[in-house]
Amino acid sequence: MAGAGYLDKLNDKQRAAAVFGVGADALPPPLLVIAGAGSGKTSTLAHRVAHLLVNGADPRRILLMTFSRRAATELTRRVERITAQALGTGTAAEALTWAGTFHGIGARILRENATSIGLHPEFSIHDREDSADLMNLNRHALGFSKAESRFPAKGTCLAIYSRTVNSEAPLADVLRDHFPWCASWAEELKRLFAAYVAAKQAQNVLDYDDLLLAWAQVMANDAFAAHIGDMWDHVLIDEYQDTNRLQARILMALKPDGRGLTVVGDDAQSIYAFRATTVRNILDFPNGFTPPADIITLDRNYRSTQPILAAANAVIGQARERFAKDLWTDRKSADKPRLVTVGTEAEQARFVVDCVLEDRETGTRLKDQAVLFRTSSHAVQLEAELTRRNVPYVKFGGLKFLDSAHVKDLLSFLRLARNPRDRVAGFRVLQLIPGIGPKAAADVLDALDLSADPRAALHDVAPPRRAGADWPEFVQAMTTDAPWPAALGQARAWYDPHLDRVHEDADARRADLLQLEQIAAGYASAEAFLTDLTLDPPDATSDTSGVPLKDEDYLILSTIHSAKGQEWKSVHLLNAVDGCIPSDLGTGSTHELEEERRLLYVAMTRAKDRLTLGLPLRFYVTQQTRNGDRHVFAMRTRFIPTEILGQFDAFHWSPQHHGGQARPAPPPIDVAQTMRQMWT
DNA sequence: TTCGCCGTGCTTTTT
DNA sequence: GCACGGCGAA
Repeated sequence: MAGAGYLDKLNDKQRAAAVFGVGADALPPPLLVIAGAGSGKTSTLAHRVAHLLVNGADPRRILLMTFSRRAATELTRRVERITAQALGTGTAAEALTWAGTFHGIGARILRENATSIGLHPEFSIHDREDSADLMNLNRHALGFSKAESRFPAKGTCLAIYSRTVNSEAPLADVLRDHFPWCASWAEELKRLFAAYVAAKQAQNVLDYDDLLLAWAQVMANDAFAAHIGDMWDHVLIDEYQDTNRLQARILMALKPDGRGLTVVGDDAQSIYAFRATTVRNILDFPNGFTPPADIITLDRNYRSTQPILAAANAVIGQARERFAKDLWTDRKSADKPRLVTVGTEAEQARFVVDCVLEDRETGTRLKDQAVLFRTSSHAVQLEAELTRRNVPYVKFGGLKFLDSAHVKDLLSFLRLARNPRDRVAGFRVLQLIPGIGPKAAADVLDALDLSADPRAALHDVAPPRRAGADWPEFVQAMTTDAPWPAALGQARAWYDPHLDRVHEDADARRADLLQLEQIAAGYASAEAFLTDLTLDPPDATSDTSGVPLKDEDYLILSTIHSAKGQEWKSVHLLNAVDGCIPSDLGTGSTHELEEERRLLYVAMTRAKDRLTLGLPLRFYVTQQTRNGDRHVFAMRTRFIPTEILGQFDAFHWSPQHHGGQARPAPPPIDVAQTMRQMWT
């Protein structure tokens, strides 16, 4: 490996993974890299790509698929750095044009080949909420919303549909295994899904699942598969443990003999089964080929101290099935992870903020600290405490920018202008106009549907009776073609008066829309903007409107799911109690329970130097009268049984004793007697 | 037909 | 604490 000094920083196994099969005349045989938490996975993958480039691979013929676009960007950046160092030029990685998520790459393939596979090239992409809304329109149309016994809600219908599609399982099996309370509706659901699919097709709309489903379906055609597969020499997939059946099928159709194929992942970190991902993909990968794919296991952890890793290993060591490795490290430390009981969630919030500020005093920036939780709502008390004490933070996961009504309104306007058959967008936008309700909106959309050129037909549609002067204004805004990104400004101008009418806090929302306009300016077309925003929405919210400036220091709050692939010096985990982790919704089957265990493992292995688990003893019951005092007592999470308690430093914290150090109790006083004495 | 008010029921994780 | 459906008034 002369002249390959850039590989010197890797350990033996990492280097073996980076160079495997590279440089021979033929493409490398298939490779599976099992990369434990903190084992330098991204670095290894980046080095492999760089090594391919250094050895003459064409960057435009490399396909990189990652779990999120954030991961794709990070990977590309690192490849860039390594090749720049190796070749003395900085250009090789810029041509890595095929880096993204499965969904993003799928959208691109489908759009580029739209006409030859029977899709409209300007199809819109529906996000989850849009899809649920379309599901709901059909649910109403079929009369299911009025059934005597309750029909599943729109979100549940979509979840059932999505799971059925992504797992490639029969509907009956999905209902039995994951939605038993809906099993009696199998026939109705089937009809609903048929109507939903027909509606999507009539409206030139694809949902998230379609991006994979349509891709997988066209790949079943050998000629088409060969045509697409031939676009790339090397295909590298990250986080392979979190892919589903459809994705595996696409991959196998891309590279049937496995040549040029590398997949990387860690079965111990598989946490997306609710999205129909299956750990079987990674486990069965080697035997999908003859001869079987090679496996390289990275088991040295560079991230965490030994006591943190020992505790995490003890947690995952209790798992039913274990396939891989025990991670090891030589990062010594005397500090065990802390397991801190506190009275209530409110006290936990005070304790965590105390710790965070203490860590900052001793030189750990807020940005190097994170607070993780199972469910977005677990953080509400902490958010209140942070706001009260003026600690800036950014929250990942949970509600998103894109989900807010005003953003959806504006984007729907843009979508409708581009694709007037999109009924979800149409319903939303039309009903913003005073005097237009569901009936008038449906009439307008029906009229447009009949026309060959629906947008032009807007001029001819009979104005809804009560819409008044707002109607011509709407038609004018909808049919004027402004160049991008001026079109967004125009849409905003139309929306502005409606914003004031509909929302109390119009000013805060207006700021959001201006921010959206900033983002839009970076895109070449409305189509690129809308696609990107749907597939890769900005995923953070914070206490201040908009994301804080880059150089500001702020604390990270994140769901465990969104924390995947990240690391911080100090990590605090909220609510390490049964009912939160595992979520009481996730204890139904062994499968689900095991995934909750891996979730705790993922959370713990994010920490480099310090790990603190919070354990509130009392939870106030919601849904009770104001000032009610009903509460439940919580138990330590079952994933930390007494046998492994020794891996933690367990103590109690209460607001009276700072940092857990007890102070002497104050002297007893009989206040009642004192008060009585006031009147004697 | 629209719109606003009120009662009920449910409430993870995300591309 | 919030969304959705039902119901009654304009």
